[in-house]
Amino acid sequence: MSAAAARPVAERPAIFDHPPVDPRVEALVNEVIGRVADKWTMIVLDVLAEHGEQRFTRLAALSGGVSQKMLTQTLRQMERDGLVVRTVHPVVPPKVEYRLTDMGFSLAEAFCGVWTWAEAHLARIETARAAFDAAKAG
Amino acid sequence: MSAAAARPVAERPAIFDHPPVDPRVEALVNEVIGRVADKWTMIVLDVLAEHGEQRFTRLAALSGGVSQKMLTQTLRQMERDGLVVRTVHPVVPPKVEYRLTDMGFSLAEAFCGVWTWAEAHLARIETARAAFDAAKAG
DNA sequence: CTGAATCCCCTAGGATACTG
DNA sequence: CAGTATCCTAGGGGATTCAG
Repeated sequence: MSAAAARPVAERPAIFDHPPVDPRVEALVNEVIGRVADKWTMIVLDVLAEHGEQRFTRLAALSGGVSQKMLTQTLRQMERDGLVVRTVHPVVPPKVEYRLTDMGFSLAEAFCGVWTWAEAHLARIETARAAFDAAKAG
Repeated sequence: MSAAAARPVAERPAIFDHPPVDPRVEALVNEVIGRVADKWTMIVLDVLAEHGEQRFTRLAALSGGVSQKMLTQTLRQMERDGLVVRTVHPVVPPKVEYRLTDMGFSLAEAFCGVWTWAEAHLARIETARAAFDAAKAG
């Protein structure tokens, strides 16, 4: 896994402390992962990748149970990170549309594997959980 | 993106409410994504995929700044979901080792694309943020 | 319609201390 | 060494209201 470069801790005594990596890079990777790997970002990414440019309300409907607060928040972050473009049409009532940038699309592609994995392994996860819980109880 | 099957909202009026999908599947996919896409799960997955079976303390050191509480929690969830195997060696002092299952490995592979993406786009994200913040301020 | 702002609850998650 | 248990706080995130 190529991300090793970001946390190349390599060989060190098993001390329980923070790693020796450039704290700069470390922090940034963590931040990016923490941001980008969040549930709503993934879903918005997926929706926009599949359905193309969408306006706010429609995006909310397509995203299954997101609150408007979280959707706004997520979209702002994604806009700031250069993942989506926000287009305001100066009409009344207001019309605002969101679409993925090239970078956004590339991230959506990167996440594609995770989506397919989740679909493919839902059943096995449920089984594993049941087994684990049973073993724990019995 | 194949996850469409899980949230096939298709064509519906732009009403802001919960989608028409099987709430069962919907909830499960969201749960799995929410669990599996979390930061520490991704990191532990990455570390175990790269360094192979590791014991608790070493795993903590390799994971860069995780608290032992979060690490324990993450490992328990992953064990329950069948992503890792926990092996207790009956010696003193205690020795417990964790390794990925086949399913764990497959998930690690699925996340590989996201890691490489994050690495490759760190600089562009920083630039985008700076630009966004500048525009907002100016 | 889009979204900012406010209120508020609740849990994620850190620090610390204690066991086997 | 590998946890579990406890305490505690910042912030995630829902509901509601207001504005352009």
